[in-house]
Amino acid sequence: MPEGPELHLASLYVNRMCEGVLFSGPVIKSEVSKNPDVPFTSEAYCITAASRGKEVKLTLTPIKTDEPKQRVKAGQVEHPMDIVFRFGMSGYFRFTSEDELPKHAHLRFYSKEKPCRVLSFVDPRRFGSWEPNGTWQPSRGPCVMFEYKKFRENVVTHVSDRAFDRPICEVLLNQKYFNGIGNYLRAEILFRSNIPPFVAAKTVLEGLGPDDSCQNENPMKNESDTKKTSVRTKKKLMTHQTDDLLSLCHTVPLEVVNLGGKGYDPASGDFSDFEAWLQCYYVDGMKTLRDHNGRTIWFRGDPGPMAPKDSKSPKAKKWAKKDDDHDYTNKKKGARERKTRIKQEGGMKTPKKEKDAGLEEAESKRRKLGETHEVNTPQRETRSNARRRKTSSVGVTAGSQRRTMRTTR
DNA sequence: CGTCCACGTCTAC
DNA sequence: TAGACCTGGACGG
Repeated sequence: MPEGPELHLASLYVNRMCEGVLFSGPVIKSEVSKNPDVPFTSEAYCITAASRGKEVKLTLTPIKTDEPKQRVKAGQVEHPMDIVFRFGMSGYFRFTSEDELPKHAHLRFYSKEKPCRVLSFVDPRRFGSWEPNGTWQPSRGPCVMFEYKKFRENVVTHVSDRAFDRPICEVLLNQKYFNGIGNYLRAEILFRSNIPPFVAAKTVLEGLGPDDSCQNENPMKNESDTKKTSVRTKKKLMTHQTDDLLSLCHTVPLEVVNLGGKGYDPASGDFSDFEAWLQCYYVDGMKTLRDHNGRTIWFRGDPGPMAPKDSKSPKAKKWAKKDDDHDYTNKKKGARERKTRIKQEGGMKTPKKEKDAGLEEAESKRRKLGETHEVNTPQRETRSNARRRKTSSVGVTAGSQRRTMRTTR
């Protein structure tokens, strides 16, 4: 679940599921977790959640019932406690009956009812973390979704920092400035802005002001100022509130929140909606490269001047739908067909010294055919070319480009 | 079976 | 700028 939208959706989930629920007793940590114990226990308490960028904060609030003295005597806490979570690559919250505890439920809050229910922080890979009595991590910037004005000012006033000398696709993952943006969002944001991923961030951001027409306050203000304001420009402004990069860092993640599903969560019954929403990340026909941190960047067209000259594009696999997925929240369960998104394979070849033949012979062979030919592709480029050709098999048949054929609904 | 890949930080050389 | 930290799913042999 882990980019800004998923963290926020997780906070909504907790608030919805735990509304009116009384919890009781200590907070239990799994044996295997290396995260800190949570020194909190109460006869009766409630749980609420809030999110900021890529963090979620749970607030445990004791309900006044007995005399304070009695509670103290029983070793109970009488003041609220905040616990700040980071989800790593696989964290999420789940509220279940006690006998349906998910595997990897590393921190658990038990309800007071008879057959009790449990709010669990589930995290298979255990890259997630929590901090009892925690605060929003000071080194992280304002939330791109819900503190837009501050987020924008923070970036605009620091564009001359060394951090912005890096390629824009890498800077977008810097949580000091882009709290909430992750790997799929950076791809979707850059794709929509038509900015090559490996252009210096400074270059694309300098010149942007602290305000833009994205403010709800006067949406069309800037627009009217624009001298020319060709019909086309006007149309773009109105359609996309303004599509400068910083604005997209706000609107794109909010689109995911508004899809109403769970965001990036292949096991979810709503995953097809998210999949259909993606325009670049994991989309057939897009190119991929490893950035300087080894992360895969998905993009279309020109990689930009700062592209790693050595990186190979990783080969992705498909996304298969977990058939089983019993997902509460259901509501809609139509469309059950196979969702597997076919992955293309390498795009950019990466220069690599062609002089020395030899290496990866088989590899080069296949690359030969469906390869590159378009290091350019400035932008327009309708996603039509059946570039996929690729290996004999596949055939990609028809220009299915848009994997995920908008099933039902 | 083994290899590669994944929504992210962290800290250590 | 590398690893380290983890589990599990897809794919290849």
